This record gives sequence, structure tokens and C-alpha cells, in this order.
Amino acid sequence: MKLEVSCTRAEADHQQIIRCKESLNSNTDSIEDISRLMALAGNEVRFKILFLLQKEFELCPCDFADIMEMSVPAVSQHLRKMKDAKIIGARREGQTIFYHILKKNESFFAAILTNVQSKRKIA
Amino acid sequence: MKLEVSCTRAEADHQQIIRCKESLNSNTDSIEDISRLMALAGNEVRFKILFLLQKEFELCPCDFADIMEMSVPAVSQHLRKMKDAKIIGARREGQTIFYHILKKNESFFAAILTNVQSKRKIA
DNA sequence: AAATTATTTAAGTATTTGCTTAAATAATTA
DNA sequence: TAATTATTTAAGCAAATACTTAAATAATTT
Repeated sequence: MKLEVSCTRAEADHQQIIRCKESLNSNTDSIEDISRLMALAGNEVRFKILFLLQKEFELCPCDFADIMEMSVPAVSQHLRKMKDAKIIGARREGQTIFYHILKKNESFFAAILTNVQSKRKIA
Repeated sequence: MKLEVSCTRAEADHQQIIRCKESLNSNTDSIEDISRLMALAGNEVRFKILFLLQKEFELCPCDFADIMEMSVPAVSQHLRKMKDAKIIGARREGQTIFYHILKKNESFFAAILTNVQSKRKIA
């Protein structure tokens, strides 16, 4: 863990710089995890998918393609990313595959998705 | 507001499809706003900036460059994006410019950034 | 006023992203 | 078992992203 301070600003608070570096270092893993999660949810198509899954519990690629008026492969590739990241899970029923938000992430996304509704009321 | 249903899946729940389309349509603005916010916070460098600002209240570009060991212009460009998006604000003190999270967004990011600390405890 | 310091801006570039189209899997139905 | 249906995968490409370096602003100090 390097803790050199090189800021040239005369008034720089070196204690603060060191404290910040330590803070980042001791949280590296969770910072990476959460910013990765945010990046995935930060795509508008994927955000809509999560928004819809929270409301309807489960939907299939075909449903999403129809709802958002986009191609099935495009949807499928977004679903794959979120499945790989363990944000969503899949359940097969015949030829249809239903996706849902994994329990582990439900509360995290619920907290964020709440803002969609509340923002709407204000505007 | 188009509400055509074209899903070819035989068992598709057309009522559900229509309900979902309406739900997206009536929340278009906030969905765009929040997913844009998430996309910005979804970059690891910007996420770290927000994490640090929450802890230290305000820091300057030079501090960030030093803490994260990256160039000042690179930091500055990230700060600009978040300033343009009204996520952070700036205060000048001599030659130094201090950035802080805008009050409007404090609680939103606090809710997300909480997970950094709690995740760490678990792991 | 000239030099220094903090920051921003701009141009250039390599990487990543998200779509398209076509082909491959996998399950169901005829 | 052949045809159909739902989904995934892969290749290709255009747009977006995030860095680098160099130059431009802006404030301070000498």
C-alpha cells in the first residue's frame, strides 16, 4: 500500500490525502463491485429491464423486445451481461426463459428504483 | 403513445405487455434522469470521487489526482461531466477549486455509498 | 508586468459498448 | 423426425468513452 504524497498545491492537507488513499485501499473490492453494478444499471435499456422486473417479477426476452420495441438479440445481450454479473437469474419454462432480479440484489435496486416513482410525482 | 403488441410467443400476456409499455411511457423522464446518473456513478474513477467527497465534504482536482494516482486533466474531465450533470458543485478559493456533492443528490448517493462500507464488513 | 501555480480545454487515439445480421442451440409441435 | 418457435451466440461496425499530451485560462506571487 503506497502512501506517497505528491500534490504540489502548497496548502494541500497531506493527512487528508493519506486518509483518502487508505480509505480507497481498504475498500477496493466493494468499490469495484458496486461501481460495476452501477455501470450495468446505468445503461438505459438495462435500467428499464430492472425497473420492469421489479414491477412484474419476471419477464422473458421476447416480452422485453416487444415492450421496448427493440430486437431480441439486443435484449438478450443485455440480459446476459446482468446474468453474468449475478444481478438477475433465469428460469426455464418450455422454450421460454423467464428472468428475475436475484434476491441478493433486490433491496439495492429497490432503493434506487424507488426514485423513479417519487421523481415522477415531483415533475 | 404506441401500444401495439407484436410478441409472437403464444402464451404472452398482452395485458402485461401493455401495462409495461404504459409504465415506461409515464416515467420516461425520471428513467432517463436516473439511468444517466447511474451511468456517471458507474465509472470507477467517478465512483471513487463521489465516495471521497461524501467522506471529506470537499476536495480539489489536484487532491484527487494525487489520491488516485492519475493525471490532473483526466480527473478534471471526470469532474466536468459530473458538474455538467449537476451532481457536484464547485467553489473557488484563490487558484484552487473545491468540489462537493450538491445537496439535491446527497441522499441518493448516500444510500448507494452506504453499501461500500457494509459490504466491506461482510467480506 | 513576468513567472508560477491550479485548473480547464482541445485534439488525437485506443478501448469499450451496443447495435445489426446471420448462424447456432434448444425445446415444442405437427 | 421435420418444421417451428424462443433464445443465444458470434462477427462486424459505428458511436461513445477515457485516457494522453499540449495549449489555453485564470489567479497568485515575485
